[in-house]
Amino acid sequence: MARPKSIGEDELLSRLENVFREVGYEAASLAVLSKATGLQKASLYHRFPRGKAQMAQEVLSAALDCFTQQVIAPLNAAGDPEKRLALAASNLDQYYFGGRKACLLNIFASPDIDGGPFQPSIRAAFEALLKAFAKIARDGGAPASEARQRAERAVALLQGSLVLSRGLQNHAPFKRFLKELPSEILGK
Amino acid sequence: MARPKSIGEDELLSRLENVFREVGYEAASLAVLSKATGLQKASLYHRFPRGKAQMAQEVLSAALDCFTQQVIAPLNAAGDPEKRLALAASNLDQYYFGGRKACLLNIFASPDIDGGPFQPSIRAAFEALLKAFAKIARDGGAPASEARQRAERAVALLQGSLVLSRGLQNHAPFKRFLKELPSEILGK
DNA sequence: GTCTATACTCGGATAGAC
DNA sequence: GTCTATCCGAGTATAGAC
Repeated sequence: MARPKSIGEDELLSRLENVFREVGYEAASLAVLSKATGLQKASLYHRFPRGKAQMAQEVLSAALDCFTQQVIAPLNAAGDPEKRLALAASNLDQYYFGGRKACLLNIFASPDIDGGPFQPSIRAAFEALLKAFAKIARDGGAPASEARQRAERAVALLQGSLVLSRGLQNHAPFKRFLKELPSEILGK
Repeated sequence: MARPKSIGEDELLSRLENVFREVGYEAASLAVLSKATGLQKASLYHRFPRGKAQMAQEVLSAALDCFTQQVIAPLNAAGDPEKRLALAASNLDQYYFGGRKACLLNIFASPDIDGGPFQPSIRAAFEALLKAFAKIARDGGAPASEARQRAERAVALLQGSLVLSRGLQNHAPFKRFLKELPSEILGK
């Protein structure tokens, strides 16, 4: 709540992102977004002339950039698969605040938002993550078809553990997912 | 779209449920709900005096009853675990329309809806499902602690495969989840 | 029990001053 | 670039006829 007099671009997008992840797209009214950022509605429109839809798009875009850098990149890097996975897991933990913050890919998946302008980004993001998990599984010695299946399981477990943690109001499922991720990807 | 002159209680709740599952709570405006049911807003208020919140509560309650009967009950029944799981999986397939319909437990999980009046029901539903999966895992020979972990994984995979299927606009992940559910629960 | 019509609030968006 | 003030439409909810 305490806000500095003038917030930067990154902080602005970060606060908007928090609102969207907490309450969803529809419930994120301009009043709420205004309060969260400390900017009046008109100021938000100065920065985002196309309104809430643009805010969501820029938030999603920035979040995917961050996610790519923090999670996808380590998975695709060179080096010991175990260590790359450990780094990705640690960054996943940060990104989802230990399971307390929802995933925008779930939040924005509703096909109903303006006819679903987010769907392409969401789909691309899922596919990038699937590809990265599959690559590291292959690097760990799995055959190609098996690698893809493990990747799909890992992504489903990530999303599902977030949903379950939220539903139970208990972050243990997400934490367990993080712990089991390496064996999930690199083999039973 | 084509609607009979007068629809029954079950059909009414079913149509409301479809809307909530497709667009979420906030985006389900009375106009949309009115169109989906063929009833005018005032008629909906006659049936649900407390408005949209009550509609959502009754929809959730009915859906959980249905889910309990179709999925939880088979899991908790007597008889061959393999067959009980097969029946539950088949009913899951129906309930989620082969992965095309989202889960209300995910849709309604936003803590922001009126201060989260759905949270207790959601939590209870998750715990009932976890318990049922754990029971059938034990019936299949798993030790208690292992059974609980398999149950948690299964629930996460269910929710996650739905999210992923929705995001990819491809129902393969959900279908694969259904196929792998028995080995997931009964052992590797 | 369903309708038409309407009241009222809130959310999205703009104008224009500073 | 941020503000106050305002407009307009959408959304929730109600009144009252049939």
